[in-house]
Amino acid sequence: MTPTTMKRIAEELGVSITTVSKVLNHHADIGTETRARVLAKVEELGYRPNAVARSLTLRRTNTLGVVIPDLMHSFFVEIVAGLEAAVSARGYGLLLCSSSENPLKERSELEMLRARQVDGIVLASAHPSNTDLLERITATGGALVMIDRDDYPRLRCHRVLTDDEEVGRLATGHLIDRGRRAIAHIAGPPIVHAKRREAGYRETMTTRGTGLGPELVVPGGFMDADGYRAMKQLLEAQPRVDAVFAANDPAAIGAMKAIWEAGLRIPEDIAVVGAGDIAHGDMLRVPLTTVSWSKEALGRQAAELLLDQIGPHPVGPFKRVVLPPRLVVRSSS
Amino acid sequence: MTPTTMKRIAEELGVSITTVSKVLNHHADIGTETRARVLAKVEELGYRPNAVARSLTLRRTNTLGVVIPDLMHSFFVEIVAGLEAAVSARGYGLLLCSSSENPLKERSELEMLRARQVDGIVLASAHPSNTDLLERITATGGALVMIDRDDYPRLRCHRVLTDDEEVGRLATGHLIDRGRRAIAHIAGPPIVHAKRREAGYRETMTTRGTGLGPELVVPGGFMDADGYRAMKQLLEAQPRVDAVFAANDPAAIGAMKAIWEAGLRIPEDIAVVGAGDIAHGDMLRVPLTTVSWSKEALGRQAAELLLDQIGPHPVGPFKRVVLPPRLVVRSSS
DNA sequence: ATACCATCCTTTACCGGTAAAGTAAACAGA
DNA sequence: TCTGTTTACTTTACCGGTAAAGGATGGTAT
Repeated sequence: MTPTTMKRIAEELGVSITTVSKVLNHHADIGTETRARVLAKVEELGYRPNAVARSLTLRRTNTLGVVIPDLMHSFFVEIVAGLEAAVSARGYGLLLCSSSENPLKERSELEMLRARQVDGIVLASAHPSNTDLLERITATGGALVMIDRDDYPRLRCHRVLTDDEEVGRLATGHLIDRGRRAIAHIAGPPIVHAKRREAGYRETMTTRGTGLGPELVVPGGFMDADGYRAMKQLLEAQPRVDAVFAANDPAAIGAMKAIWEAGLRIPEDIAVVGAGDIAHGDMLRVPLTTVSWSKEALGRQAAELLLDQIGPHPVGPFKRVVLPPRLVVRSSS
Repeated sequence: MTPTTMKRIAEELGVSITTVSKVLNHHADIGTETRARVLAKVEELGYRPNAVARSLTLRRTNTLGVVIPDLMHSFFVEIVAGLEAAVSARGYGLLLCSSSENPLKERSELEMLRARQVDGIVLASAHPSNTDLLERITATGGALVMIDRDDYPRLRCHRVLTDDEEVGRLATGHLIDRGRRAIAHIAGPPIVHAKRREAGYRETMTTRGTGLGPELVVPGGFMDADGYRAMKQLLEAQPRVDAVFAANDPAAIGAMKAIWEAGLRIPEDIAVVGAGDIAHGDMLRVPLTTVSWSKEALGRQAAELLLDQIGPHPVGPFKRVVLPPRLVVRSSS
């Protein structure tokens, strides 16, 4: 019932606990015979080191915390998959939290991760309201990587993200190239990268498009339901828009639903472009045109930056890795 | 830099560490004034308990381990989301591992979770090859819930799953009702629940259908690529099948790809039915008919069974929660 | 006056490991 | 022969908490 400890091994062999510890940690000052006896006993009793005790003395848990806003959104899940692969290969575990787009839950998850002494945190923040806490975390030496987010400019941490203005430009430019005139934008939540996509949209509409109509930008969000609601609103406007760029793919999918419910066709009546390149976006009823950047790379880079910072060698300055976005044209535009 | 500890608080106030501990744990034998002074100091120094140290003495980590075969498969991710919601509300954290359908990685993840002293493990096993380890885990008092799996019948653990034979019956029966004759099955990997889906298929074909042709059941798997490969093989057969029941939705999607590549139409030429009700299955190019059972309930039930078993009150016998499957008819059939 | 009790806090031990310092024995060099 | 130096361990202290047992103090019952 009680698991085997080093104490037990030491007692059964009549050696000290330290001796056992040294054998297991490959210290040089143990005799060949003793080493063999210890290893045999370890095998016999099926001893496994207690990672909690280890963490307490070594002051590292070999665990990273991840906080993402939405577990149902494949974008983040794919990032987590990239993280998991990179991290588990190096013996690290992943403590996964979902903030459900709720800043309060995000805060409590971050506190929880700190209490658990995770070696580092990967955060895709839902809302820029936890600056104080994040600053406290980094100030006390906590390693942090912000992914896909660029709020908190003063924060001393690594960042892995894409060029969101370019995302907006690519999507909007593409719709203009396709001859669309009344191009609406379903805006995201009030976080910097959503605003940048909107800025890219506005810039392109002004410089290359038909300019900005008064009702062309509607508040939306990052979730399915947000896009649906925003599209409903857009469909009431006259004259009708002939294209929409949604802040991300789930919102674009919600918009598609609303368009079909209104009896309109995609892309004939209204073209739709998203962002993020969600899983199975190519298998949708109308395959979704989107702007894509590598989620696998995002996860992997985040893991590497974090593990470097944690590791024995001092880190250089905080890095800002920008992944290039590219347009993925499918049938919805 | 160094985080505040109870020791520091005790020293600054001139009381013992135990006094501080008692205040924080709401013990009764502390005077009102002392209690107030401690709480004030806790506030002032921003003290947060070290969960690792706590875990060591209390012998519980407030952490559950989850091992799923595939992070890219929304089926499991939705279960994890259900788990996360149920578990984080009760102060538990989730250590997430992906076995990538690889029994060896599964084994090492399980060992890792055990070393980390997680209070319980939720496992969707990739392959029934780690029985010995799982038995050792349960034998030493480890709490375990198997989800969506029913291998290892002797294992003393809870199970939350669906009636997989019924899944096979529903899918196959539906295709028969639609007048299909040559109904093929893309089988899953060699785990019990995949075999049961196949058994349900075979049973229904024999009792209600046209019987079993020789080449109607092809080996496949649970992933996109498996379904694609299997369907390619099926398409070579003459006369051509007019329907396919794939072991799960990703395989069904892979099959759809192969069908379209062959220049055939769904459902006119070949009807397709999956199982699992993947996210956005209703938004596919041809919305996928599938068999569905609640993933949210699966995750929640697993969490509850585990937390009950961990909790202070003794558990009853190991439970086997069966979630009823239901047919979701969409356009692919 | 004495025993008994409640209140409030401290001492000590422990969880399962690791690291630094200490020591005993064997051996080498001068 | 005496002083180093290795080699192969052990002792001690510590990580940051919790729990059980142990006082000191003052009040109450007899």
